[in-house]
Amino acid sequence: MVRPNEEVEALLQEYADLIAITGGEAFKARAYEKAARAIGGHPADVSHLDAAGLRKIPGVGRSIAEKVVEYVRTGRVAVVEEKRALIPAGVRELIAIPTLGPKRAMALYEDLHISSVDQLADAIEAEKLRDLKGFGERTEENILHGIALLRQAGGRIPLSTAMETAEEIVTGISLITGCEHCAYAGSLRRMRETVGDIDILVAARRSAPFMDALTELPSTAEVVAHGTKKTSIRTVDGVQVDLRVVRPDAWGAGMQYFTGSKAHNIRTRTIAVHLGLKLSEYGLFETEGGRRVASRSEEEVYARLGLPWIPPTLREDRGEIEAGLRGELPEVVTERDIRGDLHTHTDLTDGLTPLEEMVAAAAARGYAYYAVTDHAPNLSMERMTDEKVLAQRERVRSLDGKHHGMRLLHGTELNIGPGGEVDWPDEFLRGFDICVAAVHSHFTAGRAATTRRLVRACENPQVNIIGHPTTRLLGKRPGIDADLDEVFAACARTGTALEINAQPDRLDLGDEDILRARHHGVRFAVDTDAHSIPQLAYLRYGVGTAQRGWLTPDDVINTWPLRRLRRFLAKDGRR
DNA sequence: GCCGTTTTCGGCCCGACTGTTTTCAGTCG
Repeated sequence: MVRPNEEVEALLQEYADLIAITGGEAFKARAYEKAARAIGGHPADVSHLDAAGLRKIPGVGRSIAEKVVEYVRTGRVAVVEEKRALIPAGVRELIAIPTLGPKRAMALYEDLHISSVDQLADAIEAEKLRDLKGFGERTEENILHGIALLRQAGGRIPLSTAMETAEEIVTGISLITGCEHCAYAGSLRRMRETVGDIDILVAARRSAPFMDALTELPSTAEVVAHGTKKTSIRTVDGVQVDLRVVRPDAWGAGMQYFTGSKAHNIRTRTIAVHLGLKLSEYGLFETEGGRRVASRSEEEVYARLGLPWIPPTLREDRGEIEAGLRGELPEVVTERDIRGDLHTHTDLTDGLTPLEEMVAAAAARGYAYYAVTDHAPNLSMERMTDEKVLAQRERVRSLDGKHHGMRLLHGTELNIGPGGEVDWPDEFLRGFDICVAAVHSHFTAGRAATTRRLVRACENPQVNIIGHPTTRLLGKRPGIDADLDEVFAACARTGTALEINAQPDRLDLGDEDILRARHHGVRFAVDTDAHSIPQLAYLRYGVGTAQRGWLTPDDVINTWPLRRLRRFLAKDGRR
């Protein structure tokens, strides 16, 4: 269903988890984790590599290469199956709960036979954890809070996972004879940060071949419903996919209807009613007599309602109808407008890929400029030093302009300390072309302190971008508590951009905060924070999020020509 | 299990924070 590399990454990560849970060699578990990440971030398809080719991937040795080959050939790995037989799948789910790791998950299973999140919640309720060594009252509270966070995601899946699944299905279905159009719709087309299920729409005269094709996909685990108008399946990954087939002349109405949102559609249908019309997934009809007046394209449907075509990312009933009626819809930023990525890593810190390869891949995307921003020393696990970063600068300078004239900016991702201070003194920072600053620790310092901390970072004349400003992890960790309006005002006042981090588990800032920040006059940077070549493509999710925040190219500093960008980066004129 | 030698073993990202302990284990980034 997903890329083979990601399938293998998930498998190796699962094996690593199982080793950790069963109390295996810690370094062995870590080796599998490292290899999992390396394979997930490897640009070439691992299902086309032999053992020798696999071993060229850093972190993959003889043993892991053999297991990958075994998986590609047979779809399974014997030793992983053996481990799975020892530990119920539910025990592994327990370690998805923040603050609960492999050791205590195993203790819960061994001592209380707990093997699901629900059982754990019940056991806490029944005060069964009290007598367990290593568990106390605070631990119970933390676990319950973690479970609540997990459930908040409500079974929704990350945007990127849904996108990969959907695109694969659309590609497959488009090949079927008689398919005039095929596309995904729903919250996925609107680029919501998480997606409940995947809606696929087909335009064709006969529906049966498409319905059958969906139920027969290799990744289909269960057929939920199978009819002539609609078929629903659940994939092996647990994602529900709904397929609808409409007649080709109803394509536009179908897409409009199935893209939603519900709130947006209520508005469009109300407008139709006032015009003496009725809007459904089959078209726009006259109430009297039922003559069809529009249905072939979305543009046609919107036009007949007196509206311009509205980008799907705006269809949330957040004012887009009114703006459309007034002819004041924003020209939202698109992926094509982005001239460069301003927050990326290399293998000098926690990235997977050497500088030269990241730069070449960025140039291949057609960027005019590209910033390399590895971690700074205070994130001690990354072991950055003055010497290392200065040596990197030399390499960056020597590559500058060498790929299709793409310009390179040498930067860093600074750590905003508890008091708002950053890693290096002003003088040293002035040597960088660009500085991203982000919170990586002390997430719960309290609202007032956190606000001060972020404002102080904005006021630093060398800080250009606040990276992943709320530090949230979707379904895992809430954003830090700060008076964001005060932070947004500080950004606008000091000429500091807010990042829209495109990592699918971050999407930070999120759409609602962007809408607020925009009113303060803040500028934004849509960045991937890429740690490998494939992650450069996460840009689309950042752009989708920016669109949901109604941003135009003028709001986004990395759509600007380099000259204008440099003026912004100079901040107080000192760089 | 991987890797790079000081080349077939011995290190491997290291420190902070939390809560449970009474000196430390587990978790996280």
